[in-house]
Amino acid sequence: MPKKTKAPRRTAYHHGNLRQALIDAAVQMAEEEGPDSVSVREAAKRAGVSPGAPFRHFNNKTALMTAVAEQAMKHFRSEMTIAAENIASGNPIERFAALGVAYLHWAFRNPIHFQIVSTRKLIDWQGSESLRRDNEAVRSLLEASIVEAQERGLLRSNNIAETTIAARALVYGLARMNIDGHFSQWAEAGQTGEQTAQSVLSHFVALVANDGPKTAGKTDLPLQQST
Amino acid sequence: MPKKTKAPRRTAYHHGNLRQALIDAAVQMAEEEGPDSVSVREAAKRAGVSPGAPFRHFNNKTALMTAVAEQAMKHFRSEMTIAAENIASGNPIERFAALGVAYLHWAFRNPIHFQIVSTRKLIDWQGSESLRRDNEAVRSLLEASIVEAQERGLLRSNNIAETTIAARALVYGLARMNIDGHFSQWAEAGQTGEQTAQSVLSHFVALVANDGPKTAGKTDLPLQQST
DNA sequence: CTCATTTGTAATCACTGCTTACATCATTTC
DNA sequence: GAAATGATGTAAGCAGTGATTACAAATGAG
Repeated sequence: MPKKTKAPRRTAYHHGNLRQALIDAAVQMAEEEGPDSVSVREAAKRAGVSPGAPFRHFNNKTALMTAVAEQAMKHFRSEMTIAAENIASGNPIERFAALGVAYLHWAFRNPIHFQIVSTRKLIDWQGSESLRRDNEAVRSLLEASIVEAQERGLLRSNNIAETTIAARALVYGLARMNIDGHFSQWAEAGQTGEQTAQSVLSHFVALVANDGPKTAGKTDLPLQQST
Repeated sequence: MPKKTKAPRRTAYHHGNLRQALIDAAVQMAEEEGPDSVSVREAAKRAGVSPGAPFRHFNNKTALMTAVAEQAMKHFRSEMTIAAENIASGNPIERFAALGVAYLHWAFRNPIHFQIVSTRKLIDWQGSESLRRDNEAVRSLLEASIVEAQERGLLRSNNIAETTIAARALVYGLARMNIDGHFSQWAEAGQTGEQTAQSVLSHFVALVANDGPKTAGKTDLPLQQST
């Protein structure tokens, strides 16, 4: 007779780990058919449980998707933090650039997760302290690099706020254009969407940096775009 | 006895102008509850017609939303064209900036329409020649201004493709951040979302323009941002 | 006037989020 | 160790959704 383990055993009636199983099923469904196609009933079916069972763990569909978003945001914050720490003591412009690279890397490798987190329609953003905390952590990483760069006279502009928003809007725009399908034609040009986005980011960093004019954009690749 | 008019009369059985009435109802619903909450049944109800009637005019819900998007895109193209023509012979950098202003102006004044057109999830983008044609017209307006600016030596960078994508991603990002609710806190700083976005755009234009370093960002407003 | 076409209705299906009443299991308490 | 208690599941059912089908009414051309 095995002794009782801390990890709940699966019995005929009780699932034992339904909450996480539902989150996993939701992620799987989102990656198969898109975040909007996630259904609580289907998640329950995939977890081998009745249609009403999920509501013991999540008050509604939004709560389930919020849990998915919280997991995603933790990973995102983790990757951004690592990227910043790798250049913690170095050139703040390089740290600024590295944060952008990490942002795009995560967004392009996890488009579904990025969509869930950025499009706050399916989740309860205001109601999740976890989401807001992780988001604020990422925001302050970016801002710190820009402030430090400005203090060292490495920026062309002294307007930190506008520089910060411009940087954020740029990577946000690139990531969303990818999600919304505006990058599909670029793949034909021999580049992946992320490669294109990374080039544009590096172009932007060069524009922002105060290392004299005519330094940005050494090459002119035949890229196209849409909407 | 009134003679038969070309404009269809409303009889007890036939609606007479159901197609446009359904589009109008869909727009109204989208502005009330968001584009995802548009339902064909509710549109039919608002048009005073049975639930199956809309399918005589639109094969499915996507077709209805595509018709909404086509109307929106026509207006968007029209405003962008007017903005470009107002500065047709002037400084291409100014035309470039004016296009950005017009883009943001439309996107912030018509967030629902922008969402429907940019998020191509609800519409059949590939299937609509009208949408692709209007989009291409807007794209070429932007590209023309950048190419001309580069030819006159008004750009810091010679990489036209990356400059074009960066510009598009910036305004796209600003517009989407507004839609996704990332601008709500900025209103408290005494600025509307559009005012903030326009400032960031003008900041970006200054960075792109080849008029020497340290010209961008004369002021430093206490702005904040999120994700 | 006749009749084919267009455009509407009525009924129905499968699926969704969500609620309620009830059943079962796990754990705590005496 | 048995009983009470709370957590977690089931079963049934509601209203709303997109979509299809068979049928009915109005329109307009010959």
